[in-house]
Amino acid sequence: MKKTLVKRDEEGSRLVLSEAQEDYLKQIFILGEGRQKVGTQALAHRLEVRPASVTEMVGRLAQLGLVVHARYRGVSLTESGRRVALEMLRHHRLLETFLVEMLGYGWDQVHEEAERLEHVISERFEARIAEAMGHPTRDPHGDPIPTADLSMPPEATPMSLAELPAGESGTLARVGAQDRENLDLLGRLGLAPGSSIEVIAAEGTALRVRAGGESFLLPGFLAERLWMEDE
Amino acid sequence: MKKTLVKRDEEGSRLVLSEAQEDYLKQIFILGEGRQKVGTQALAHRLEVRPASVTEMVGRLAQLGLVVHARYRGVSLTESGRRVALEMLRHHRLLETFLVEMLGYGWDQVHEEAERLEHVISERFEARIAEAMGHPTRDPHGDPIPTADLSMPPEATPMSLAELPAGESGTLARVGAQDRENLDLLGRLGLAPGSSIEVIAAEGTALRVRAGGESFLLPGFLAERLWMEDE
DNA sequence: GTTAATTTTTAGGTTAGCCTAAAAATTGTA
DNA sequence: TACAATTTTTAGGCTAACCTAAAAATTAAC
Repeated sequence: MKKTLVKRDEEGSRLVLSEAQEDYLKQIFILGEGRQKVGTQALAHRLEVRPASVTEMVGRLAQLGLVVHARYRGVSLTESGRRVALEMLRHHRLLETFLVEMLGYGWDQVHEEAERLEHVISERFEARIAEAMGHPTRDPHGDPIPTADLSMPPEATPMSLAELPAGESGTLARVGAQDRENLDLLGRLGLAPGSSIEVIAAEGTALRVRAGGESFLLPGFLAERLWMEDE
Repeated sequence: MKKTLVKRDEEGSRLVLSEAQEDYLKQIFILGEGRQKVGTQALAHRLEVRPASVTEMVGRLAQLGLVVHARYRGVSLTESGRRVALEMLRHHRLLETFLVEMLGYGWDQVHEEAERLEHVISERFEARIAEAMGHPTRDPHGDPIPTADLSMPPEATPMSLAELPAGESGTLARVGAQDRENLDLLGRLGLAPGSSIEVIAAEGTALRVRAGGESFLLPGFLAERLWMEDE
């Protein structure tokens, strides 16, 4: 009844990480955009644990050679750590795509499911769904899917809806929010990747926009997480 | 970053079980064939833990009202416990079927994958794959899949290959073994659910049989786990 | 450049799930 | 029915991953 999925790193040595450890590495990657140092507090916030727990776990990951930790200065990933993070990100995004394309989920219903599945699928599962979907390069939120050899497809630096000048419009390319609350709001407003949105004007901290023939107010922090491309 | 899948029992009260607990309940179900008492040792063997660990966990499950434990006398499932076990069995067998039918796995490559996935898929996932496959009633090993309302389809009491008299033949209906070693052996011999097998004679503890035009020797303990039906 | 605010770490504690070794209960046997 | 063998439980430990509260380091503000 042992069930832990054993992964191998590039040198072929056995790497057995807990799901918690995989989550830490993934969040360090996301917060540090792959390369930068990440603070204990930011990480604690993302992982919904206390800073003290982060310090402890980061120490363990450092011993495993997955992160570099300069006390009081932040953590960053080593090459092996980066690979684990990218593997998780690839699993997550492939799974989201799979849930939408093959199992008929809504694009805003896939995050939590992928979050649990990403830690337990095998290389075979990963390869089969990737193949079945024709090796997709974007997930349903518009995020790029790392390739099988774990490189991240390069992207044009994107512009958020919040930065778009009043009067201009664009197409929603990526939704950088996965929490229930914001996804539900987008759903109610009829916004999804591919939607065309026009900025009318800033109203205080919020933004008045038009989409799908209707105009409405969008909270500023959400507008900052909607990445646009030209039409 | 809390990720535990929350399930609800029939009264609607929150039921949050660990994967370990789900495994215990599933094995108690399998060993006790749904109703009988199961000994500490047998359970420990199946779960690959020590008897002392079983005693401890069984105590916890009893407190949760999922099993009844008479000290020194064995454990059995309560109705809630039975439902959890059937839910896991349904997940497991649906997943195995899904992996074979939709992702092109071999029937002998699905067990370990299903073993990990069964604990983390949502009700939605379960419903979607069941629907996509037309609500199958048997998994790739020939085992019955519990229905969505968690009842186990009744079955004719089966006869094992070991019980089949010499000279007679039948069709392999169910393979009651999921370990790598035995599955690989069956694979090498070209045996799979649906194969026609003729018993030639007992040779000591083993059994000489003919299938696919070839004759070979099958270990007795394996023959006891191959369930046959008439041709 | 001190001092105050913030961030990070340390110290000490908890729980689940496992373990080994020893004690207790049950079962099998003469 | 007594004694031996087996099974089960108890007692005491360990580790991973969390926690709170207090101490230490860094950063920001005057």
